[in-house]
Amino acid sequence: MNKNELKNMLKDKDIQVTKTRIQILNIITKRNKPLTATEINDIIEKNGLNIRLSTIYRNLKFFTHNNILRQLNFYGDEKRYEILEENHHQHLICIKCGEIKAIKCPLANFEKQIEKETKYKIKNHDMEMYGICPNCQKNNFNNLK
Amino acid sequence: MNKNELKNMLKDKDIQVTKTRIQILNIITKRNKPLTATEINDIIEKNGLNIRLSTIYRNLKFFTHNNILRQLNFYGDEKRYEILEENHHQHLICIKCGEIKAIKCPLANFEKQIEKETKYKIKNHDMEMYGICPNCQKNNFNNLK
DNA sequence: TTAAAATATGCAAATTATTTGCAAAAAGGA
DNA sequence: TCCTTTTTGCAAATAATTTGCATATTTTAA
Repeated sequence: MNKNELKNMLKDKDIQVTKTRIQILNIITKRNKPLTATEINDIIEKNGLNIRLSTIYRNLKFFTHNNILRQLNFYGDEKRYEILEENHHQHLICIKCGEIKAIKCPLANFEKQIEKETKYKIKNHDMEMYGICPNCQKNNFNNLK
Repeated sequence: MNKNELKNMLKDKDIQVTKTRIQILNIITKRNKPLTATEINDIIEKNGLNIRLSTIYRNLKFFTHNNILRQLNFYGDEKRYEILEENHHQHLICIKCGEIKAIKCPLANFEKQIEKETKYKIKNHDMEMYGICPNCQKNNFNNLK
């Protein structure tokens, strides 16, 4: 999505369009990896943009509540955010280098099964797999704390 | 597991046994719900035990690294910890009252499939389902922030 | 059993992640 | 454009977690 498409997307959802919001969403869409608030802040500083960290947090929360972003809670990591797309998927995280890969989600049928068994009304689900990526299997290094 | 079984479990794993560690593990095993550091601290204070919050954090991390506890990262919640048992399972969380239910894990085969497809060496996985428990479907209340 | 060595804990302070209050600035509508 | 509403900047607060160092506890080895 380019900046104009982002603007229209917000308008369609009756969400006020601001320069700040477009810049934040633009950063997130441009990366192929879900980002943390701090990472977004770093990119903003590097690009000489003028957006406060508190504003980033406010918007990440706001966008999540409005189904524009999806919040991801990975083990031992800050919250990450990605555009919430039609294409529902889950994540595979390399525990050595931190690479994050989208993988398909196998839970649609299971969700129905659990609804039947527990009488819960299921609203959402997440799944994370953790492993070692092919590259880190070869090289034996470790970037993560 | 009672206190003696906990002691032996630590000894079997060559982990130093202290009064503090046994008390912390005892609290976790006694509840049928994964606990946060803060919740453990509250129970410790209520019981007049003398363990600092920093010690709790240190041990939760230590136990997790030593495969005695499993850390759970639920959406919008502090880290929770439960005993890491043979019986591998996942969690279903009520987004109204916060009830946490263990559910079976459907991912064993899927893990193999993803290994084949991505060439990752998969080490671990988590899955969370979020919904509304039968009780909260009747009563329309909401305990969570 | 005891002394020395190793490890864990208490305590206070630091760090990190995130949120909030309030005034100023920007956006949307008549 | 002017007015109302909403957002943002800024500074400070809060919440979660970690760390350094001295003391206490546990283990080891004599």
